[in-house]
Amino acid sequence: MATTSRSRRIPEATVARLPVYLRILIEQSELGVVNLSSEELADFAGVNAAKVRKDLSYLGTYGTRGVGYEVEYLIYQVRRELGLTHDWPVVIVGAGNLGQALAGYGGFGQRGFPVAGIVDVDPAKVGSLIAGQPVRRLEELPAIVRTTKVSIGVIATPAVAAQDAADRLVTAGVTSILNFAPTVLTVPHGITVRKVDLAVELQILSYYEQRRSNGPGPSLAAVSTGSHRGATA
Amino acid sequence: MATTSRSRRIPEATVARLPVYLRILIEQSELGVVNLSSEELADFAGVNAAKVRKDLSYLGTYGTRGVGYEVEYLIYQVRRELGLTHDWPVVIVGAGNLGQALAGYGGFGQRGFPVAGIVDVDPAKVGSLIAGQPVRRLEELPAIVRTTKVSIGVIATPAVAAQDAADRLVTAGVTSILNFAPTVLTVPHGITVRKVDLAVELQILSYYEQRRSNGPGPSLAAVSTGSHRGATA
DNA sequence: GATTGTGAAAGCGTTCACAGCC
DNA sequence: GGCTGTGAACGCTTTCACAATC
Repeated sequence: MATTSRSRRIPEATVARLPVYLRILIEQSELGVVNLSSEELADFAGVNAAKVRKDLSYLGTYGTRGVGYEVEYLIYQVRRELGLTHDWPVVIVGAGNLGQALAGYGGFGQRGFPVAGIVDVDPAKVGSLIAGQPVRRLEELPAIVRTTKVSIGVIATPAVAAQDAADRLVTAGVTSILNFAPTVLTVPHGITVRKVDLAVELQILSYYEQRRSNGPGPSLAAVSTGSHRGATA
Repeated sequence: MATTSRSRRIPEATVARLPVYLRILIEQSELGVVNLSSEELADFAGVNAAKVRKDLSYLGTYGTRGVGYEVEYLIYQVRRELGLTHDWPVVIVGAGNLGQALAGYGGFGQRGFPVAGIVDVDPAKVGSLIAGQPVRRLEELPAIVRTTKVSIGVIATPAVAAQDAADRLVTAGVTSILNFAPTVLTVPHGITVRKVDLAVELQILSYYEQRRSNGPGPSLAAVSTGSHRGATA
């Protein structure tokens, strides 16, 4: 049963790739594929086979030599490792363009992250329906977090409001934050923050674009393929 | 003038941080700050001072010992390095929730990435206005790319349509892609792809959340602070 | 014969620590 | 005295290559 939970610490780079493997495994499972080799999985994921094997070896020894990995079993193991055996309700702060899009994007709930609530400071937005859910007042955040046991908050406010949103989320009891606002957040020790910054992504692309045109000289060398980084194929 | 363009290759990790430094520098500049030390910049960026100095040293030696960095000058240099001396028009494929949000999000244009066009396969969406711009037919992609000299494409389609979108973008002449669809794209050599996958981000947070609750034992050890990774403060 | 699991090697990225310069 | 620029040390990540196993 709830065995095998000994503190195997998994490298961060591996944790970032597991969700990608998981998605591929689920797709293959739906196609009726029963076994998959590290090389096949690697091809689908756009990485190399050694990396897949190393990554999976951190979870345990779930493959069979000469055969590969049993898809269903591996799905179960990756899910368990990622903590996806139950849903994680999220609360979204900010009902602007992006907040609405995130709330309306069905993929969230489908993948185990149902939207437990959307809040906004703007009284004009409060009450309006987004994906069937009313936008609620920012002040209701603590109640939402408490009653729906939310531990993940999503910040979709303008930059100036983001730190306040983070403070309120933390005070309300949230321990993980996904930040879409272009600001560096300061949070207490023990709170996990990940950021998604669209402008930053474009600026990184700009760098490589520029390099392409500027580099009339020798190597037009390829940009390495990183886990969460860019990839020039 | 157009001097200093010798192929100094900047590490990928540094490239990913430069946009953050740039944003902070611009903010400080607007507040009237003239000089900034590596330590101050590091504090704002949530990294350490040695990293800031190393990163900036790849651009050249633009600091002054005993004083720090002149904000305006450094802004100029970082902009130049990132290729932000001119605008980079982008084309968005997919006018669903996310595509609309991206097009409507003013920050794009402000930061030098004006939306040159939005296209969608769905005839029902074609013609509708998003942020003052009509959604155009997917078939117009090549014309848009050609006439507005777009080199960056943004994919905001469902997963199943993403590879086709990528193929069309590449055929149309786009050389960098920002992919929001949850799929690994296959592109020809020389095309740069970056991905933003919301579900993946949440699943990574799930991992650390789970760890928090499961680890009743010894260390509740902090998660390291990575450039584009998670950070547990 | 095929494919995993994994030590060992190689490659990157971060941090230290201090000489050099203002 | 303060702060940058950077070689050297360290640690994390990727890749190699092969013994172990089916």
